[in-house]
Amino acid sequence: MTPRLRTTIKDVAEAAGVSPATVSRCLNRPQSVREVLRTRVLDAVDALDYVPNGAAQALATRRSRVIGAVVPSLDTGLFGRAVEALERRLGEAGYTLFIASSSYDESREADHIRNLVSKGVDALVLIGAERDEVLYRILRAKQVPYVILWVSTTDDEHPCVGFDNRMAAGDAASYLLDLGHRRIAVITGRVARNDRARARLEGVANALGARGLSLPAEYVIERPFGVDGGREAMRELMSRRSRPTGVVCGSELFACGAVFESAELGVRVPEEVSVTGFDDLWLAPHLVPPLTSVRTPQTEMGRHAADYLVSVLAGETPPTLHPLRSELVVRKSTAPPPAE
Amino acid sequence: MTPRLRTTIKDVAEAAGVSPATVSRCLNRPQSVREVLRTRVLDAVDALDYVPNGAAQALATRRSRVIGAVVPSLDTGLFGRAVEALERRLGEAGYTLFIASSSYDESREADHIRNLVSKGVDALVLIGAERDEVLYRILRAKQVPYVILWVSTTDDEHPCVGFDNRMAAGDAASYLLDLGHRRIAVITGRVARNDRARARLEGVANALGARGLSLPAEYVIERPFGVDGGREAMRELMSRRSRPTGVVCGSELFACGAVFESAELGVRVPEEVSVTGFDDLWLAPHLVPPLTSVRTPQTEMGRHAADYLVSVLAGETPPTLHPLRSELVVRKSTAPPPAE
DNA sequence: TCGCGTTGTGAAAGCGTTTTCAACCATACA
DNA sequence: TGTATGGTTGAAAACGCTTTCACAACGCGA
Repeated sequence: MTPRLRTTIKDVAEAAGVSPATVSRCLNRPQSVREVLRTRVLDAVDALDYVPNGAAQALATRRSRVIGAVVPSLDTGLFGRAVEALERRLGEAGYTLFIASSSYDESREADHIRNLVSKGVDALVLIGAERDEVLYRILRAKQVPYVILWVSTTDDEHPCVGFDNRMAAGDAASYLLDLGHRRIAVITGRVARNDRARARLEGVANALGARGLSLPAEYVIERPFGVDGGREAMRELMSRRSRPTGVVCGSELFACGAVFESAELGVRVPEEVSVTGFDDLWLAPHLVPPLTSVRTPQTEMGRHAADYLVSVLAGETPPTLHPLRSELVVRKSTAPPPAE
Repeated sequence: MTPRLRTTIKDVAEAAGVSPATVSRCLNRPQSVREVLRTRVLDAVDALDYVPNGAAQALATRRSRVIGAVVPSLDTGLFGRAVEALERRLGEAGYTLFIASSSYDESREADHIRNLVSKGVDALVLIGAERDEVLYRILRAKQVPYVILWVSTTDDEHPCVGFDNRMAAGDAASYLLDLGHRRIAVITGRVARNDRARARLEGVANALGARGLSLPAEYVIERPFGVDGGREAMRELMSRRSRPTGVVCGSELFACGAVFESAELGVRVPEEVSVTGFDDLWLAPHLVPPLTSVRTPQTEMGRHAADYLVSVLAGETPPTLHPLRSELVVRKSTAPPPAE
């Protein structure tokens, strides 16, 4: 009574006394099979614990109903919310999401993309638009639809579901400027091969430029993403002859690090220095002081990306993609600069 | 010059003037093909941007070189570190890891497991051993090796790469007892269908029992995992007629919430109440006060799980699995209880 | 010169599905 | 009675790869 090692559609067909074609039809378009046969087949399926072989299905139909996502990291929770929203929505449409993480490593990302394509994913979700052109060539050649999260480009080279990083970071800087800050520094992630980080940096520079101010090189600190990067950067900034009074962080973790380090240095936030974060993760409102941060539309990105891909895969004309809105959430880590 | 719609092994073979079999050999066991042919083939592969069709490979070889993992959540970063270690190690061995997230939802987890099996993963990584028996039946029937993380069972029903949750939580409780605490409370995650949460709770109760103390029901607060749960629970505990002086949290996020809420309530940690966390994520050392927490062997679990599965899949006798060690990291959120 | 391994290569048979296509059987209608 | 119609079903051909098997070509020693 133990099921055979590999139960195939043929075994089911035999057990039910029909052809494999009929079994296949029962599973895929049940109403096209007479009731009497259908129940016989479905009973056999149950009795044999038959599960169709996905590889064979994928080979025959040339679609896998699997969508892949490659994210830069999983251990900070930064992309988790978007990915879960994505997965949920895709699940409702009958797709499975497979996630891979690149640890912010370009070549690992490339490997993952190739790999997912070769495993036959129907579509791909990527973070940020900047990567080796050959990858896009492959996607185009294989006709794998994809959508890019966390950025919004104006040129229509790639379908993007994201927000305007430049404007988002600019908002934070402008807010500090409005409060009266003039010496504003930036803690940024690695800018090379990271369009998001670069756009955020530009956004701050532009906002300053618009008020006739500039962003001096010694006020720009580049670090790998993480709390420690933020701490180091803050320590460095606070050791400058002329301290900045406001620090715009290109990542929530930087901001956390900056706030923690300030506490350790005895520098009061926001009385002596204002700090803004980016992404508005779960920690922001609980931090002491609660963090002023740019809230990015993570859940929305996930959902929109899913809707877009599902409709592309259904052969419909997909919804047009508008940049989503980020929003500055003002809490207590920002205040007017100290009197000179 | 644009590549054909779908480049197959046949196209490559034609371009290189060899048979498909030779192309296959070049890609899989290069040394079995003469140098001159090999380079011709590999050049053709490059020129055509050929990527093998994974479904066809899987069908032909009956292995996919894909391993699936289903984790309860991705948005807290709790499982990220282990998963990344797992992925890295599997990658070195030529396997791809596909991750799915169940959002702590049992039926979503079951769907994912079925789905991954039907997609043909070679093996599976799961968190916690407690789930519908039918899922284990499927895995057994399909002969899909699996390994379970985050727990260690003594009976050898399932291969586990984890630590002793009971002992780990017991360590935290014992430490508080050693400091002189007598009124110890627990903030625990949902215990139903979660063997880890249950074991931790038991661990605390046992540690208390060993000293002739008991864990009264009003000192056990169950909440869904998250900062907010921790905050609510702490508020509730601090409103008891008889406040606990020590709080053992079954999750880092609970501990964070507890610490944040204490600050808001004006209850000093650790002077008035000691708090311990669980897992020791990135935030713990930075919290104010820095959090005493049970460090769980996340990276190790990922690596060991990978090694185990790789060797099972290679047909070797796998390494025997010992429970890994957790470790109480003492920081500043714990101190002797206030004098009565 | 003749076997006899040894290598390297191609032909072809799967792998487990889906999906055309043709055949079949009622039924309805003339 | 014969023909058109429509709904069900099975045979068989893909899908794109791997791998067995046979065969040629090539030394090599006898």
